[in-house]
Amino acid sequence: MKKDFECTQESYAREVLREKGLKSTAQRLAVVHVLHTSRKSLSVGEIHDRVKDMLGTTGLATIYRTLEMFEGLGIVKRLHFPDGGHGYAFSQGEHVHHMVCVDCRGVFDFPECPVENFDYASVEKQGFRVKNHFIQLFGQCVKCAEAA
Amino acid sequence: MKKDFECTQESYAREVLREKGLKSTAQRLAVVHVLHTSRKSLSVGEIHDRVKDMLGTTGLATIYRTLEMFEGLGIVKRLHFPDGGHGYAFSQGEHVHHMVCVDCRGVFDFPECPVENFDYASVEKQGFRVKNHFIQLFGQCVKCAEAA
DNA sequence: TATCAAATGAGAATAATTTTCAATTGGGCT
DNA sequence: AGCCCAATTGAAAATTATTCTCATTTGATA
Ligand SMILES: [Mn+2]
Ligand SMILES: [Mn+2]
Ligand SMILES: [Zn+2]
Ligand SMILES: [Zn+2]
Repeated sequence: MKKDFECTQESYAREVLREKGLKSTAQRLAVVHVLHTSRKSLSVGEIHDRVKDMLGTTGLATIYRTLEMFEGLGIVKRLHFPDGGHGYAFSQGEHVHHMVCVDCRGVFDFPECPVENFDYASVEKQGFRVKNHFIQLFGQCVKCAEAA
Repeated sequence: MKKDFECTQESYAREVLREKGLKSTAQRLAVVHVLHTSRKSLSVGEIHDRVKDMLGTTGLATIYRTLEMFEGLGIVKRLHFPDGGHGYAFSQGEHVHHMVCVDCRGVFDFPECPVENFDYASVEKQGFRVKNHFIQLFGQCVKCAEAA
């Protein structure tokens, strides 16, 4: 495949894929490219459209398959919106949470984990063992706040 | 409607509904009953089935309408699972987060908010204004841990 | 008890996601 | 560079999830 685009994010994805014995297909790398060059989270449909712009024909099922796989690999994060919709954002593996603008769906990293050293003792004593967590902050970005 | 069931949760729901000028229909109260008597979160389909058991015929659209409304009123909380599915759990308005068992989808309240007095300064200085948040803890409940 | 806006049910209509399977292709091996 | 083949893809059908429409019903108020 021709690489009009290539950067640390694509190389990172290639690396993760190779380690797992998975193929670095044009479609997969295009999804990475589309996501990491977007400052807003994208819906499956939006990702599909942009990948088609890059590669010509592309099956929607491939986008779904790729996103599910990437989420498992920690390459993308699925976000949940109040209206019930979902968005996807690039996420380079490290433990990071996101803030999303409820107006433009813009995504902003939130590196400090609020529950990093939170004491689950009170609740684990009831027997529940916490394994991981999902945190998403909602708010307004600068641009949308000004536009309002 | 006949009230074979009635408890603080139902009264609470009636109260909230009345305050908003909304009707306390048999369907709405049945949804409350079904949710608060379940220790696991329920999918829309499961809620529909159980409400039908209670009331006989009930439209699926009504369940969707009720859940959306209840979520807005803070009576129920929508949970998101790794497999992409959603579950609903009773939630009595106060600010509470949940722990869910990834095996049985059991729900457990987590009253202490981990970000209660978290300092968003570092990120708000970039302009983003945090308005609210969503937190969900994943893990295993006692029963499922033993069964494993 | 009459009234009427709010709410419901049934089913059609959309949207979202998954499955199937034949055709294509990335990457390892000459 | 060409071969091989399991992994991957595309297209369309099949499911599943959610919303919409509108005629009918019903809760709350007087
Ligand atoms: Mn965290
Ligand atoms: Mn979700
Ligand atoms: Zn914004
Ligand atoms: Zn469990």
